[in-house]
Amino acid sequence: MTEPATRNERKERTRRALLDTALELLTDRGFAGLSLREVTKGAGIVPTAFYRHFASMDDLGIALVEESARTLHETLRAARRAHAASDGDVIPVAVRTLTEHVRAHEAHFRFLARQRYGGTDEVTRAISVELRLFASGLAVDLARYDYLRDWSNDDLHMLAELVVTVMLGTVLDLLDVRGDGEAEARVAATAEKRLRLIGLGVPQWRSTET
Amino acid sequence: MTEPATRNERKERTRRALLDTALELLTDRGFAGLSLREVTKGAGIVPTAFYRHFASMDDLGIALVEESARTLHETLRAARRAHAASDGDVIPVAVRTLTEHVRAHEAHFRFLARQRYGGTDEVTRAISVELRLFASGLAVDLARYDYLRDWSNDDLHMLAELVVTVMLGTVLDLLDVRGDGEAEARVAATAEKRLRLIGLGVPQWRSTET
DNA sequence: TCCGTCAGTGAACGACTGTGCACTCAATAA
DNA sequence: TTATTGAGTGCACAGTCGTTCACTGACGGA
Repeated sequence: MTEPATRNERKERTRRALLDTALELLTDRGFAGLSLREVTKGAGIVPTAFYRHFASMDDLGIALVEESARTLHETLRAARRAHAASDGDVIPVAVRTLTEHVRAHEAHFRFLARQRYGGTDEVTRAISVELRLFASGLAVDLARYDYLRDWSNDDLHMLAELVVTVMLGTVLDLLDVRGDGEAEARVAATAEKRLRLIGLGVPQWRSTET
Repeated sequence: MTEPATRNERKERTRRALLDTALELLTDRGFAGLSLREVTKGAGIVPTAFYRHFASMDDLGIALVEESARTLHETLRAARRAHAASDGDVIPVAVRTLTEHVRAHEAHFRFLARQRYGGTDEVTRAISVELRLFASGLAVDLARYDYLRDWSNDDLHMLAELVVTVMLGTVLDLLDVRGDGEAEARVAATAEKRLRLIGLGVPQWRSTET
């Protein structure tokens, strides 16, 4: 592979190398713990060349958030499709879809879940925005359910954000048991229980203030 | 204040200064982001004297976890007392107790909630242990409720950990709205909704495997 | 009273950090 | 064919970092 290619392609390739190196380093460290110098070293360029691609490390962090958010939305779309094709219980389908996508994009999910609260100001804020956006998307899906037809928007968002938080907790559990199929099954079972418990409360809910 | 005092008292005072400086610096940064040197500077001693009190920064982190965990357990005890004295709905009492204790120990709660996932390996592990312990304590309380009498231990822990996660989310929401009483009331209302929704599912639950 | 303990000092180290600046030289546009 | 652009280079800078070592000097037990 990798003939010279065009100028823009070369630049894009380096940019990717920077992002990939960062994601790789983020396996054992938090975002605040990685330095511009080692990211560039991993990408095979000299430190000062970093600025041809990002204005700062925070800037790179924002790029990672956007990229990870894209993965998140793809996961939601996949879950929608899987649900539509199965006409069974949503919960197992959702958990299975999540598991598969976490395995396929571990770095993205790890980044989001870990830096959600503990990151740099800028990065944490960006993640919080993306997650709220994601929860809104989920809320739209939830609104289609009969039991949720007459819920207020506030309550619907409360539910969606609760589900997102539970899911992100599951993501971290999944990342902790990588390679242990039995443990992974246990994590999935727990995740389903959490969602089922919440789901059982839904029909009992008296929504206020539409 | 502060006559010389005894030798041990002086040492203890410096140790506290180190912990307090760390907690203060943790307001704007993650634990990984603070350095031994600035902690000692804030405490008014020279960097090398740090080692008279802690073997490493991670060691100091562990001390912070233990201290914060103590605050957490005090909060649970206070909630128990408040509940026993009120004979009303648990949820508003629990949320109010939590709010008060968060305000009284912001640094501890911020530390726990932020570093729960995003911290150093050692610190994150220690927090995870303490939170599991805390959830177990909560599970014992929950076991007294009629609806939960015949739940399996597994399911009880699942519920307790779900409640802990929800509460920690609320903690971070509370820390975000410091000083805005109206916003704080909104956060408390949302927290109550989350718990109420989960609580509504409980009587519907069919627990498996005792 | 004397003497050991030990919290705190201060200089020094080697390693690592982000960033400025002048540069090279191949891909591109004219 | 020539001129321009711009990704990547290499050196240098002023800081900060954790940790070492030999030290001081006041407290506290004998």
